[in-house]
Amino acid sequence: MSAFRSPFMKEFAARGHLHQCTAEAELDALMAKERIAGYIGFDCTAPSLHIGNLTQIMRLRVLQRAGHKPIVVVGGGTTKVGDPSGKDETRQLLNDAAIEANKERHKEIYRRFLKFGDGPTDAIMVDNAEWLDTLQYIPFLRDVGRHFTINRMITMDSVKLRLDREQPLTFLEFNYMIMQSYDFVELYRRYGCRLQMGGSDQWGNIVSGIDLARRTDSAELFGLTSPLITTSSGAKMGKTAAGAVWLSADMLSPYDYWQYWRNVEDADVGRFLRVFTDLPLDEIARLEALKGADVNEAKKVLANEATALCHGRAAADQAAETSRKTFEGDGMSSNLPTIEVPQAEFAAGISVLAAFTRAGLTSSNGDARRQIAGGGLRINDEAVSDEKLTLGQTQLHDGVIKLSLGKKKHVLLKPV
RNA sequence: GGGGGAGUGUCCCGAGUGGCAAAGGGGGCGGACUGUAAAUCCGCUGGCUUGCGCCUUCGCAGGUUCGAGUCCUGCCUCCCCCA
Repeated sequence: MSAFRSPFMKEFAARGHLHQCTAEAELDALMAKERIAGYIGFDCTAPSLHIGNLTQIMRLRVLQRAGHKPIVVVGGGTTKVGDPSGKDETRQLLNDAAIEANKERHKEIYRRFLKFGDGPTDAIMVDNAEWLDTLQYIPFLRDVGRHFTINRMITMDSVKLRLDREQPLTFLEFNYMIMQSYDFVELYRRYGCRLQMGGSDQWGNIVSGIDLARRTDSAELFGLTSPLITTSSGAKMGKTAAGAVWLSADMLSPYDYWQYWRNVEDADVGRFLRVFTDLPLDEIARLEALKGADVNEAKKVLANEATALCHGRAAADQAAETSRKTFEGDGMSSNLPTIEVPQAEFAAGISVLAAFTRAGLTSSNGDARRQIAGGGLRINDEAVSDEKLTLGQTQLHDGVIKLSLGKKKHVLLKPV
């Protein structure tokens, strides 16, 4: 296992990214000898990417750091088909305009994590719509479709899952595997790309592409999958009360992003440091060895580093400072998430119920009432006991009112 | 084409066969305990008002009934068996 020669494979494995690999020894030898291009595909199903996608991006970072060339494939074409892998039912299809809009937002995110350009190890970004959109049905079936047998396809996990569960799998989705296989071949032809990486649920699709390339181009391509990252309590990671942990600041503030990492379970710190930061492995080993309350130090490092990668060092420092003041200090930080209320409306008086709901801390007035009954709401750090309370001038401190749900969620209400 | 079964609180699973805002889990949120952790214990988990009030929910649309998730009819979707 540890006998890898190439810097890439060594680090990839050491950081816990390695799950399955085709022709492991050959790939290792190839990467030790020469620079190769490797890709990961991302579909454009959401307006932002989340930390599940980030695990993949971090793998491309490892690739780039080891002196190879990362290719980000944005799935402008494949998103129109919809990947059935790992999903037990059909996803809602997006229209072209939504896909296009998502794609543009994603591009901005990739640029934060990878260095793009024309240099030998600079990353490049390509859209598979470039070749998929213009495919001709009959020629494609004859050139590519002939290499796929139904017998084989229905044994693939992504297909079998649906069939076993007796859930419908449309012909459209059934074709996703073929699209992705074709992508790999096309990338090999265009960029000499030899490696495809992906999550463990992509194994079947990746292997299909390798087979296709061998048949059509007599090319030897390689595949590498990574384990699905879960929290130690078994949950798919990246879900919070508010939804996914997004990488776009307009969908999840840098402060909340920082807080997500700060609050991971003890058992996850080491693993997450290896995957989501670039810290040297011996430094991570030191942090991972911390016991008891000292683990909090490791969590802060994780939060700082992960946030700096995503939102920049300045934003990370500010989030850390805001957190310090909020949780460890006495003063109130003005950098907490803030909602603004028109002065006139504020002057007329806002009920506690409305204020918390407006701030997004509670989902309805009824919810706010229940939280008050349970002692969960605080204004300027004092528990709310009266649900009829009206907020006004008297609660203002430095021009804001601090609303809190539980110990961790704080929002400032600011009249403007 | 024929026969049988299923669709429940828009997070999920899942009881329910005329009185239900609807059992029970899981998840989530809050409280206690802690270290902004885990485990444990407690509370909450349709909306609007909280005065015992009103409204909206059990695939869709009608019907029977004082009253239906629960009965009847039609439709949609899925599954199984037969052809």
